[in-house]
Parts: sequence; C-alpha cells; structure tokens
Amino acid sequence: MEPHPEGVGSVTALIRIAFLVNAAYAESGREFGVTPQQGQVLSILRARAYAMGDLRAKLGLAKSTTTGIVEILERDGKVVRRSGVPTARSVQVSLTQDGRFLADRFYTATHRRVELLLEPLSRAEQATLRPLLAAMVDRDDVAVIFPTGAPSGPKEGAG
Amino acid sequence: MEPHPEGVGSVTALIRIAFLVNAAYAESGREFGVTPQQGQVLSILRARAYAMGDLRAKLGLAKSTTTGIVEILERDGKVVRRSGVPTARSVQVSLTQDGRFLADRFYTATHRRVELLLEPLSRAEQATLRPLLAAMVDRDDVAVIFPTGAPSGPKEGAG
DNA sequence: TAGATTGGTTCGGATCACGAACGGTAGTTC
DNA sequence: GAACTACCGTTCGTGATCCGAACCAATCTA
Repeated sequence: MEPHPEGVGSVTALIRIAFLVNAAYAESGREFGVTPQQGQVLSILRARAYAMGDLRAKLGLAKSTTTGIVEILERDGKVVRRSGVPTARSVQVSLTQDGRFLADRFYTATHRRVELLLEPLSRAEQATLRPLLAAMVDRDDVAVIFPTGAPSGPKEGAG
Repeated sequence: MEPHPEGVGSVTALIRIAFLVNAAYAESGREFGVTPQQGQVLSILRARAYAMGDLRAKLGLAKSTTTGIVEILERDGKVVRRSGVPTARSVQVSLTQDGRFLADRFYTATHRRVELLLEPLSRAEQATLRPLLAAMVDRDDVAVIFPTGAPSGPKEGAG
C-alpha cells in the first residue's frame, strides 16, 4: 500500500505522535490536578470566552458531555457560566482568575512536553518540518476527519 | 519563544494533529461499535499476544484500568486471557478469531482516516515528511514524555 | 397561537481511570 | 522449610468521561 521502503510509515508515526501528545496532556494533568479533558477546555478558553455550543463544536463531543466537563470546572472555580450572553438563550463560558492562572501553567507545561518530541531533529530539519505540519492542519476542510457535528450532532455537509 | 515568523508553530500543529488522530479513533470506534480505548488495545494485539503487564506498559495506564478494558473485551468475545502463560503468575491476552477480524477492520479504517491528514501535501513533501516523523518516534528514550511506569507505576530511573 | 427549531440541561447507563488493598506465585534468607 | 520480599494480576470504591433520549426555555415560522 504505502510506499515507505525503509523505516516507519507516516501514518504509523502520526498515530504514535498522537499517543505521546495524549501522554503529555495526561502528565500535565497529573501535575496540576486536572484531567486531560479539563486541561483541554482550559487551554481553549485561554484564547477567549466561548458559548457552550461553540465549545462543543470545538471539542467534537456530545452536548451533554460538554455540559458535564464545564460543570465540574465551574464547581472547582475555574470557569464561570453566564446565561443570556451573548444571545438570550445561550450560555457563555469564561475563565475565572484562578482558572486563567491554571490554564496558562497547564498550557505551558504541555507545550514544553510536546516540544521534546522535536529534540531528535536538527534546527534545519525542524525548519523543514514546521511548514509541512502547518499545511496539514491549516486546511479549511478539517472536517475530513473531524465531522463538524459529531457525535449525534446536526447532520450538515450532506446537502 | 519559538521562532516561527509565519504560520502555526510546530508544537501547536502537533497538538492539533493529535486531536485529529483522536477523532479518527473515535470515528472508527463508532463505525465498529467499540470505544477508542478498546480499538487501541485491539490494534496493539494485532501484532502479537501480550502479557497484562506488558500491555499495561504499552498503554501507559494503571494496572486496574488495563484489567478493566481487557475484561470488557473478553466479555464481548474479542480477546481471551490465559492464566499461567508464559510464566505461572502471568496472564496472556490474545485476540479471538472474532477479535482479529474486528481489529483488522478497525485498524484499516483508522489508518485510512489518518492518511487523509497527508492529503494537502504533495508527493515530494510527503517524502520529505516521513523520515522526519520517523525520527521523532524512533528514539529509544520515548520515556521523555511517556514515563515508563506511569501512572503509579514502579519508580524506576530514580536509582 | 400552534408548530418547528435552537441552545442547554437533566437523566440513566456504560466505560474509563485511578489508588488502595488483596491474593497468589516466585525467589531470598536464615 | 518458615518468614521476607518482590512481582503479577484482580477486586473494590470513587470520580470523571461519554453517549443518547428526554426535557425546558427561547426563538423563528406560518
């Protein structure tokens, strides 16, 4: 199938990388007393506040799952939910001061761990790699793998 | 910090790739009625049978978590556990015929989905990318991110 | 006003994930 | 050979994740 006469195939390597990135999330989570999922949500909210629906779409989870994770983060004082913002029937989630502090440290720690994966490459190789990785994720149709409404979400794109 | 004058940084891209690979696992899981974790274990067992301890090390999970996942797979007739193999106090896990059939299809489907990530790259770019990714995962000290005994595992390396 | 749609929550159930404790097996030491 | 210790795996209790179905409130439609 895949022509890779020597060494590991690209897909296999990508899967292994994903596994290691997951491990980085788990490690950072243990370091700061949060689950990887909570850490992911905190990292997302670092950029800006999200409506529940947008957060759900970003995470690719079911509505109820998103509610659950946010609920725990709110219970632990890391985020706040404001009903009626911006629309009357929407709920906006944003970091508390405590949450932002945690989010920044979690993100930094995870970033640092993932960075270790690049160690085996020379500066030149890293410079070659970066635009290739960027091209992989900068596409508009990320939904190729990641169905926008998954799971059990609105069936869009099939029109 | 990281010198990437234009576009997405390598670490950010790697994190996004990991997210998409996870989504690929989830999608394949839905397609075949298994959880991503079960799919991962099935994929691992495709190569050969594992002792529980080795499987645990490969997954990077707690002992009890590994037991739980294997238990469900056994209940569903996808794997079998043989006590006293190869050592008297070890338990060997291997695929059933049904499990192998499922594992092959799950693996193929996931592989195909992850392969889509390479689409934006030309043949030449893919040829450039492959050895770089391989170098990232072919190191001996993968434990840099992935602590060998994690979590709550034997504290090794601290001697 | 009735009907449909949308944004979130609630509920029940299965799985995942962990640490602590337990029970066998094997090797050690005296 | 009787304690000690180490190792392998399971059991148990608890919390978090994840899902679909059902539900409620607020819109939009007709």
